Amino acid sequence: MGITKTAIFTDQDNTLAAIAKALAHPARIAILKHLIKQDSCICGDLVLEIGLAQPTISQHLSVLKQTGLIKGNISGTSVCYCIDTEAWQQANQTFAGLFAAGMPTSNDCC
Amino acid sequence: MGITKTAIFTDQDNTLAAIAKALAHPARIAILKHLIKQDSCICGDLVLEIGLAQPTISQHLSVLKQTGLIKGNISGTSVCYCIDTEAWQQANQTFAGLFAAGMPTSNDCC
DNA sequence: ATCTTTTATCGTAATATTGCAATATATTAA
DNA sequence: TTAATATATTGCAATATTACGATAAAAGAT
Repeated sequence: MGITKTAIFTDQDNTLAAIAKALAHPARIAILKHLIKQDSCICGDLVLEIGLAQPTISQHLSVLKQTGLIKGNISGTSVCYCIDTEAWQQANQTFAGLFAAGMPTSNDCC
Repeated sequence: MGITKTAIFTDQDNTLAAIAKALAHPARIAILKHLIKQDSCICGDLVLEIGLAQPTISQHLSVLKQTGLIKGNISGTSVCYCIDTEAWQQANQTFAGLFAAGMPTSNDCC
């Protein structure tokens, strides 16, 4: 049906999946990396940096913003985006927790 | 267009996004967690454990398998799935690298 | 006020994802 | 062989995502 049955799953699993979903597009990865690299914030440079149209970049920024991974401050006619370090750290811990759990003794199947 | 312009992005960004995509559904998170928890491998227990139909679970398993995060061994009539620890560790490192890069000094935007 | 610049939103087309019933396939049991 | 069990595949419907042209909105410059 194209719709996820979120009610069936735990909040933890839903939030983890939501963060993963935000990271599940190379353009958004590229945006995040660029924001990290520049440290200071950027706006429409991303349109030039990445080869996508302005509305498309804006849409990707919107996804990242809604997930909470980035923040945007209006400064003049442009908007200055940057990593939300608090959310970033939380996301890091969430993923680290999942991966750490899957590092036990066993190697091959059965 | 619903189609991602993978050619525009780096291989690293594409693979990171691909792994994130595999993790971008709570059912797949739940499956991975269950595989981790049970350590030993499982098959159709997931259908009972998670509240989704058998074809749906099979499809999610297929996604995880194609991404390489899990392996499946046929044993009798059933298939025994488990984490692919090598791919798992690699995925861990990939994500850890991304998150570590975003942990610099600056906090708020601009 | 008008023009320019920058970003967001709307509308739309193409494709992808999610979910399941029905069915196919494969292996074991009787 | 036939029946039972377990998983995969097919087909389909509903929804989501990706991408962009056109346009709106908002702030600064002339």
